[in-house]
Amino acid sequence: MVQKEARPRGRPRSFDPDVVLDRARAVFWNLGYAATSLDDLAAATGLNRPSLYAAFGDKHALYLAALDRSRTEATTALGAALGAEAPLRQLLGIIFDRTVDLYRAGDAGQRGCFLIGTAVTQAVDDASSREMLAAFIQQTDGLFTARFAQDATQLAPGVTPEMAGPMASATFHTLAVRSRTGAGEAELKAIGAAAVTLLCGPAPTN
Amino acid sequence: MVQKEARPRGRPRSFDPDVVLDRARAVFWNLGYAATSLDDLAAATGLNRPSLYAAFGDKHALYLAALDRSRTEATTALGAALGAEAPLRQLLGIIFDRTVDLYRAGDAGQRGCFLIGTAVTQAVDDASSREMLAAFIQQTDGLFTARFAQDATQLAPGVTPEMAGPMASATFHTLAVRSRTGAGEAELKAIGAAAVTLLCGPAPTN
DNA sequence: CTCTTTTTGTACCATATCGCAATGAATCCT
DNA sequence: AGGATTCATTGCGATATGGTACAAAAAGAG
Repeated sequence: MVQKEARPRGRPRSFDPDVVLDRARAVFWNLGYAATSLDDLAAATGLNRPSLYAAFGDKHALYLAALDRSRTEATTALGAALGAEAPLRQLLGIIFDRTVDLYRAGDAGQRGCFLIGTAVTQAVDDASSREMLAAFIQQTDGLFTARFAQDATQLAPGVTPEMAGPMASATFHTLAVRSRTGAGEAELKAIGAAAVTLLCGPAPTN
Repeated sequence: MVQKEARPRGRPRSFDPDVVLDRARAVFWNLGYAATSLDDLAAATGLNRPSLYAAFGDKHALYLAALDRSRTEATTALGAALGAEAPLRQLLGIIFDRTVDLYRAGDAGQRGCFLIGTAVTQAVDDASSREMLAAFIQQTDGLFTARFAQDATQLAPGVTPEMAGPMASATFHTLAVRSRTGAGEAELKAIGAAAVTLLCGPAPTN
């Protein structure tokens, strides 16, 4: 546990910024950045606008913090999953299946990946969101590509790690997009399985 | 040419609804639905709010009309491209290359596919947008799958048309997403080429 | 106990937004 | 020409929005 540093001078916070950021992200996740109002955020987090403002800065900064959290969580989880010792085919199957489960969660409907689902719209007009999204994609490409380079022989014939990495990311992208349309679990998992076949070739029939 | 039907009774319109819809779509395309105001639309189309209102209904109806136009244009173009007599590998290569060129266009920055770039965010909270997006994806899946079924032998070993169709759509999705991050032409076209290799297997080296 | 520091809550402001009513202009029908 | 019909323009109003000023509250420091 982290030992709490000598308590700061004034009145203590009545909320946990981590929890608040999580709840704020949930609202952005459903509605997108532009359609989310400060009132929505205040209602969802239980604290009022000035407190939100003091803790995170303005709405845009709060959104960026939420994006950054998702980016970190996702790339960390992917890195960990890719670190496991297992055949590529099996590894990817597990990763895509879990991704589908994650993307299908959400109280107000399936909402996919937070970055793909909201920052893509934001990206053209908002440089910070664009850069966050670009970094996220570049990182997932890189993680996949590096892992594929370790086991390049397990890729389908003629497929290089540099081809396969971005196409594995592409599978995330299509799953994220399709989730938000309400696509069913079976359909999405079939797409994940199809991606595995394209990347690793047909399953051996021993 | 379409012979203009007996001109309607009152004062004629001073604008072409098709042109207006195009310009309105361009604004939505950059900013997304929620961030676009009626004033933005009025400024971009050159007509004022009541005229917009009379011609298309409210902002939401205008957005849906723009979505539907993009859906129709895209599926029509894809159907035509897939109708050409050519090896699958070549056909897909051309299609993805052209897609990259289209997605990279835009005055205010690269903006990808209108549906993927804006309706995905909208989809969770807005049923009409969600259905439009779902229809679009289902149509592209269907067009690809049907075409692949005609030349299933040209697919990579172990890859069925039912696997390949959605993964070809997935290539659109990732290209659309990446375009909005500002990704370069070479990078995007390489991803298109990688998709072709995954779908059709390695190019024969005669 | 008093002073300082930080957070919280209420109230507020300037502006933007959507949508529409009402008036003026252009065209067709008789 | 006169009336009917449709479109265009100005302007308005009710509300929502992002952001903030200010005073009350909660803690520590001396």
